Amino acid sequence: MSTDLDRKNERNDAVPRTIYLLNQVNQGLRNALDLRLREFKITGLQYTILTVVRSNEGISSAELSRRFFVTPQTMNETVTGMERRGLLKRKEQRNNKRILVAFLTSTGEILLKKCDVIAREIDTEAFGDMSDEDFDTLRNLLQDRIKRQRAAKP
Amino acid sequence: MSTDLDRKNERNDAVPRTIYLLNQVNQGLRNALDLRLREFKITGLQYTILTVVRSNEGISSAELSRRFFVTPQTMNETVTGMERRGLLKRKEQRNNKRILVAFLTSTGEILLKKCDVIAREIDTEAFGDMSDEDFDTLRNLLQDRIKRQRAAKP
DNA sequence: ACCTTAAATAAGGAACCCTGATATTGTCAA
DNA sequence: TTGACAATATCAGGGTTCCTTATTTAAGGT
Repeated sequence: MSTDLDRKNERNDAVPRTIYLLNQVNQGLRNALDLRLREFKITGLQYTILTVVRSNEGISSAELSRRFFVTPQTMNETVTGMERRGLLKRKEQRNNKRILVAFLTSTGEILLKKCDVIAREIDTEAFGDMSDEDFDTLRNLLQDRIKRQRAAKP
Repeated sequence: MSTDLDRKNERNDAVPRTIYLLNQVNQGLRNALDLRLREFKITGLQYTILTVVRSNEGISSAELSRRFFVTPQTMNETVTGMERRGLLKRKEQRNNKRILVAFLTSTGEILLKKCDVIAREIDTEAFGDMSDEDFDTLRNLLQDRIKRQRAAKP
């Protein structure tokens, strides 16, 4: 007889692995994004950091490092580079001098808007043929995975 | 009145962008994979290349570079490193001496099997709570995106 | 034969990521 | 209150992945 566990096992051996499918789609998209962002001398990662800073004014480098699954040192390096380039500025947080909170500079905002156009085009090229229903389904499934990741972490 | 184009536009401005959701889930998964593969002194990328070589015996470095959206030089560098380490071997293709076809060595096969266990665990941790239906839906949606990428390329 | 294309390779550099170590600041419990 | 601990930022050094540019070799088409 076939048990629940059997089905679970079959599922987790699905070929290609789900992690592989996810990576393939992501690599294709990030590659396209990186290629087109070169025009503005910015990488996909740097653009993404800018968008996160925009929606989370005053976020710290340490908090960014957690969101991007890298060490604080790594994120600090990247953020410092963007600060030197004038895309971000940082200042001490009230009530906690060891934390440096980040904001977009006007240069950063202007560049970000240009990059948004590219990202939108990539999105359209990649998902434009999907039905509204499938599109929502995909987004919801991905959102659920992100929630699960966050819940599993601490 | 609201037109089809309006809806399309709204959709492509969905926040956070779908490309961002995809990247977040992928980064979390690749990070977990990389961490646990360190035990075997291998990166997630190298592991993935091994799996692709296993299911595509005799694939060339140039073909791999297309699958992974990197330049032939970049992939050659990585493959050469894995060859030096004894995970892969390469030899001239019959009828076309300029192409080097890749195979797993026995060392590579043994290591790959160990890594498979890790990848399976990560898959289970990441997707184990999904219903069979949602799981299949996600995989199918991702597969469709991969097909679209391949169709758009040449 | 000649031109083009495809594949591999080498060299140099940029971006991203890590570990280890240090300094500073805030928190909390003895 | 003080002393240990945790969190943040930063510096130093090194590894991997990625790029561009350029060369060599081989296959295919004109």
